[in-house]
Amino acid sequence: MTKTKGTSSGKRLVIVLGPTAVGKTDFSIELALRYGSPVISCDSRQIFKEMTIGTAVPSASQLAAVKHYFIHSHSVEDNYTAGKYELEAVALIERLFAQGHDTLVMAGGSGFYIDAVCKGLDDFPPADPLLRAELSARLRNEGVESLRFELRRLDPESYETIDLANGQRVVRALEVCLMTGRKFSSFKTSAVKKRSFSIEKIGLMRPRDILYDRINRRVLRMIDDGLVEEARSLVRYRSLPALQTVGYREIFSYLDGDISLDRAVELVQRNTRHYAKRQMTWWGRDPEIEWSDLG
RNA sequence: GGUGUCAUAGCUCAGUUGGUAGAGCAAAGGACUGAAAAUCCUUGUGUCCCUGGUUCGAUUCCCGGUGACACCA
Repeated sequence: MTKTKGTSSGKRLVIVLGPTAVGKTDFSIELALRYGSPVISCDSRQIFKEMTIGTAVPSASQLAAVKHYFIHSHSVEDNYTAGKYELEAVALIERLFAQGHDTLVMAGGSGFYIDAVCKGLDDFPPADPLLRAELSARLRNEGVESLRFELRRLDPESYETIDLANGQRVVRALEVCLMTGRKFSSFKTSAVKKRSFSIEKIGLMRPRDILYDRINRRVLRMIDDGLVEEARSLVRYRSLPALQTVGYREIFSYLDGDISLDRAVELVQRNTRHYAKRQMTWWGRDPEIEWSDLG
């Protein structure tokens, strides 16, 4: 916790990150109490007020102990994105620093969102819902090949650099080209935005088998806490991006009668493990993280 | 107790007309610029249950053993 990135303001953002179920919530609350800071959540799903059990938001008493931001602050109908988060989170952080805080605690597991705060996203235009829907339909009906072919014509640079097997990536690149008349690749500078505060990253980790055991048990607890009912109440939103979420999709399949509840639970556990693994990969090469093994 | 079937990757199983083996799942590794709890890519050596026999060579065929299952007593 000694590393800082060159600013002279003396303001410091401490980010607690780590895979799902590792214990970020408890750790960050303790840290926040120590610094007299609120907790700025950086979690792409806990941000939605309609989702509680399946996203493992902090408990009522935890929320009462420390002020939290970006927990239950938006609706699944808002079409929230990493870009909006960057804007809102950075604005909030600057406001809190201006109010006198010297150290602020951020905590969460959404690596892309954390990077958006730390480095900033390039000035790509956000998606146009209609165009997105149209291209997604083409992806479904015609397959990636057709979209790839069009991308090669409109933006050869992106065609060379993005993952052409990844339908979502091809759709996004094409969407930007069509919306703006400019190449998707022309927006990408990969420049790191200068922030007015220094940043420290604390990575929480545990041995793989222990983490997986925590995940498995937490999923069981979610079921006991009423995950099925929560999912049932959200069925009408199931096609929204916010509901493309581990813990909900599998329960929707159960509610559809496609799989048994036991099977759904197994799948939630497995998919959560996969998610944790992806998070570890995301942070694996970040040299700024100071890792702490919670055992 | 008798008869039969089976025993191969962490799991479920395929296969080798005898030349030491491969699928699915699990698992592992990786990518990621407004869907990111999303999306995508890559990765398969294991005493082929054990002992003995036949054979140049046995996981494969044969004898015996052990275990599981089924049926008959």
